[in-house]
Amino acid sequence: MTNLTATKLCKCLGDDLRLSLVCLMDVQREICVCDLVDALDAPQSTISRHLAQLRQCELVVARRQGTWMHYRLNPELPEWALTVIETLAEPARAQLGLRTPAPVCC
Amino acid sequence: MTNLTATKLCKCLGDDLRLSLVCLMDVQREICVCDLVDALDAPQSTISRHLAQLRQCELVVARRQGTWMHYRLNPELPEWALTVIETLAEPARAQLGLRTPAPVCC
DNA sequence: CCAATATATCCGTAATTCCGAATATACGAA
DNA sequence: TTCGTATATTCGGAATTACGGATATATTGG
Repeated sequence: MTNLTATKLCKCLGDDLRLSLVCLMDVQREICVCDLVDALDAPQSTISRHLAQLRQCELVVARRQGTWMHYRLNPELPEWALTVIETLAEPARAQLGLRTPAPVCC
Repeated sequence: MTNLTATKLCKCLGDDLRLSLVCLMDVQREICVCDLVDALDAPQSTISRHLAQLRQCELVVARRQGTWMHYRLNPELPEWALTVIETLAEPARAQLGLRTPAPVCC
């Protein structure tokens, strides 16, 4: 269980970049930062900052493997949060023009 | 069909007051502004401003009846948007401490 | 220890969002 | 008309959030 609230979840998802990050983690079970930077072209510091925010809201968790960090949706996400994410995934992909990225690194 | 995007929906719902408004419209099929002002104690101008934002995103529609305005969820909302709202309704009510209001006016 | 790579954090600035009192508008009744 | 009620909009300032270059940290390999 997390202490995620409905408002916090929506705030997290209410930004193109963060929504993209979450969508990418929803398809790829686990994805590392370099692939995220590669997929969404935005400066690395920007991506990292948004990831930190998602971590802080407990929407995602990170696992270190050597120098790489692998991110994925928090497996302890409450049902409703997961439902929201899955429901938004498709329209979001269309809206954001997300290509499902072939893993580059790792 | 609306031109609502996933990001826009989440931005709308990512605010305590707006989320409350949407939740109230989700239970009560239709609700007028005075009841909303009564239920969520916030200045009338604040409520009206947030309602305008919800209208502009096409999340809700308004119907005038005399001096009163009745708001309800936009019946043309895409499936996914409605699913998100219904999914969030319960956790949101808990989080926000929403009492289901007895209609006061009208 | 040093260099290289991957990622995170800092920090000053720009942009966005939010607030609520004041004011405007819309409507019904007299 | 004019008044009263309901709601909307305006507007200036406060607060929050976003940005990204520069820098710090962590880890591996040599």
